[in-house]
Amino acid sequence: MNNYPQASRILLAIDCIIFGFDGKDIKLLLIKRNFEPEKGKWSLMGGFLNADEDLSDGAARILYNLTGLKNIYVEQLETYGKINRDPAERTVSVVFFALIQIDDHDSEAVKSHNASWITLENRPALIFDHEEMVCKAIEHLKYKAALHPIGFELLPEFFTIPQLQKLYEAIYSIPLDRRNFSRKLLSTGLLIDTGSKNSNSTTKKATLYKLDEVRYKEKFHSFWNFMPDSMKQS
Amino acid sequence: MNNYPQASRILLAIDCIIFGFDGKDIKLLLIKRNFEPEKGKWSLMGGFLNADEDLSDGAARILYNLTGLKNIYVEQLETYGKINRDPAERTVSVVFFALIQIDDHDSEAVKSHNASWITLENRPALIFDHEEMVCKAIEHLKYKAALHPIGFELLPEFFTIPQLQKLYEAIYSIPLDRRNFSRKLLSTGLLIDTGSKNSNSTTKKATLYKLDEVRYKEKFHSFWNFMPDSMKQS
DNA sequence: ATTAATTGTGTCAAAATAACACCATAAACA
DNA sequence: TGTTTATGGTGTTATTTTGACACAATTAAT
Repeated sequence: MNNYPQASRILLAIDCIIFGFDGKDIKLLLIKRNFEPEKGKWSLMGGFLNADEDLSDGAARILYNLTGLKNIYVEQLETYGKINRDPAERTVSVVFFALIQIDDHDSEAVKSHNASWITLENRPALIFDHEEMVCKAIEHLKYKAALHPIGFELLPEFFTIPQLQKLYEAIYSIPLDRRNFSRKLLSTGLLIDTGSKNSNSTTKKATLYKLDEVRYKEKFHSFWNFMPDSMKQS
Repeated sequence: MNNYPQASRILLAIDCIIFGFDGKDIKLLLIKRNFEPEKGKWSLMGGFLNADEDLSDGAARILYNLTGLKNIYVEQLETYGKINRDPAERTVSVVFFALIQIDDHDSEAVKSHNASWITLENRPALIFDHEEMVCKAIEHLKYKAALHPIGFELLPEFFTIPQLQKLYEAIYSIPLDRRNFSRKLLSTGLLIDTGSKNSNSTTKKATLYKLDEVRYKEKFHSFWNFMPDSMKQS
């Protein structure tokens, strides 16, 4: 039965990096641990992989427990395997990257896990190698959002172009030209004009768009150029 | 000592997808297993992670054992965790992606592992989920090579522009325009004209270039546009 | 009605791209 | 030795894309 007797079995963890956007800042959902080890310190939401569970199911379970959401945007990012990354016992952690619409989450579940939405600038020190994971994830967000239309995953179903622009400005911490941004986004053919207007604006009301789901799926894997080229000169 | 008593420990494997280029085709280094389980079948080169070994060190060890090479281009790709992917025992596998200069490898080591270089078209059925891993890796090669200068990792130290073009044509299975390709690659500023010419040409000898290592490192993470835009319209 | 803030759209010059044609070089061979 | 053949190297041009920029329209508050 045991074909691999000499190989060592290792604890396998899953950690989730969860991004949201509140209309102004990109935020991370972090938990203040009320359990040992490292109780009282901040960390990513995580857990151990169950023996009867696929990796992606494990990630979905952990994300569901914290946010109450299913079918959210999830990617597997990278697996961290330094020997002493967890001082208690050797643990290899598979990191997942999730984008959610910040208003959709179950705030009761978040509260019960002692979790908070925290802006990237204000994020506290994190346990283990979680800071490294977060840095990689931020880089990944910047990279991927420049080439693929993942930004929509952070916005509500109906959104305006100025909202979309504020999102990209938050991701890259740069101002963008309204006119060029609008031209570029509209030219992707991904936006459907719903005909209605934003109601909660104090001045001119902006057009509400929604994502063209069919084209989104068709074209997700083709590259784009959402950012000005100047962003890309390392 | 044991802080996580109820969590299950799992076998952790490493599998390596090794690409090479022989001047004409992209090839994979695959092994015909002369050991159990699945003896006689083809698979990726792999092994188990040692208890005292970082993930990246494990990958480097496995790659060194097979090719005799160190300091080759390696990326961690993805971790595969389906429950029954290995029928003998649950095993989670971290896949690494390596690009090597095909003439540099230690052919004795390759022979002793019963390994062969096989073109993508001629690749045999593979054990477990290795075919899925290979498909993902081919996609990753296409994706990454269009945006970052990783193609050089598959070429010898000195190379000509026609060689480089044949490499890209092999990766994407499309013909490219010589003039546009040359202009685009030269405009990156990554190529240093060595002044000498290719000797093993039957007709006009091509200029030998080498990579500008300094600029390569500086600019590796900025995006490029190595492929014509037509390639990118999904 | 005027002001202030924000949205939507047009113009234009510069740069990048794709399609295309010509000349140069070197080996093979008559 | 000069012609042929295969390949390498570079220039031109029209089209498209980009980035920088200016002006008009809408809405609420005053």
